[in-house]
Amino acid sequence: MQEKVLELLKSYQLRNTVMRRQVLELFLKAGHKALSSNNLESALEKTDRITLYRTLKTFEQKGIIHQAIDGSGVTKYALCHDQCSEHDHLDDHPHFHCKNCGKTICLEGKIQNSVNVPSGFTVQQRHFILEGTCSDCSN
Amino acid sequence: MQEKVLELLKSYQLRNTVMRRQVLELFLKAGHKALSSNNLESALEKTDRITLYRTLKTFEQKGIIHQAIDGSGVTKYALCHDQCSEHDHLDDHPHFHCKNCGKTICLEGKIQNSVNVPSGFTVQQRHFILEGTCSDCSN
DNA sequence: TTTAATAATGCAACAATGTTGCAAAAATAT
DNA sequence: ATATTTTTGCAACATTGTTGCATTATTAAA
Repeated sequence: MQEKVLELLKSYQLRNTVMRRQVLELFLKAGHKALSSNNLESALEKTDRITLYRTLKTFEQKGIIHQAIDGSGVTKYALCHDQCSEHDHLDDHPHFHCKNCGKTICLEGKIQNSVNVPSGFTVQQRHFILEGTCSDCSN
Repeated sequence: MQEKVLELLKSYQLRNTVMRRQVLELFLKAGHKALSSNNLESALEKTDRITLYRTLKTFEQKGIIHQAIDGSGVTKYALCHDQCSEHDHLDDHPHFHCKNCGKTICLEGKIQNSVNVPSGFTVQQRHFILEGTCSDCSN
């Protein structure tokens, strides 16, 4: 895990700092689960909110993490499992948001639906959010 | 317009107050466009943020307006054109969000896509967001 | 390996959005 | 006209997020 973190930072030409290592490790651990700034803050040893926000923004720009839009109003991020770059985020998968525990996870598969937009409108990105109850909460 | 407003308030058993009349009128004018608390505040003569938030919550609960999830992080509402009630919001249409001007509108048609969720997961609601450029901004 | 250049951090200060409790005011019912 | 019930408006607070700037840490160069 530690090595993967260092590897990633290097490959994205990012300086090896305490915050970045910790945040990246948390994302690797989280897998398909999306994490909010607040989630991360609780899990971090070293916590400066501002630095954390900047770290997230940097990772997003580099294409390491992507925003998982879940309709909750809080910004959450998850690891990019697709081939994202600094120029393009290709995380074209649905997100599931549990109304009970608030958890958000990336689902498998691409968003398929095509919707008719009025003339003059151009679509650049699509988000598909499923809201309901996750397996942890349905027992 | 004024009469429609009074009619609506009456039919939903809501007291006829200045704030409610004004907010409802703005929604009627807006049509398929979603309005944020901030949008409304600017357009209102009488503005108390807290009362406005409560008004929106009341309207939403009654099924007069619904949240238009657009991934922007700010809560926006639009008139329910579907048959919504106090118990069910049936606004199962996609929303378009313009990245340029921030405008959000309700699109026609139902969300069709069905996504496979992991076992144990239950889906209650779905949101489809299209992001891009609206006709006003593409000229 | 010490220094220089560059980038990242951490603090203060601020802004936007949203919520709760409670007394005063307004709207409806009697 | 009055009593009852709702709604309002204020103060106070919480959360999420941003910017500027001096200090500190990281990497590159001598």
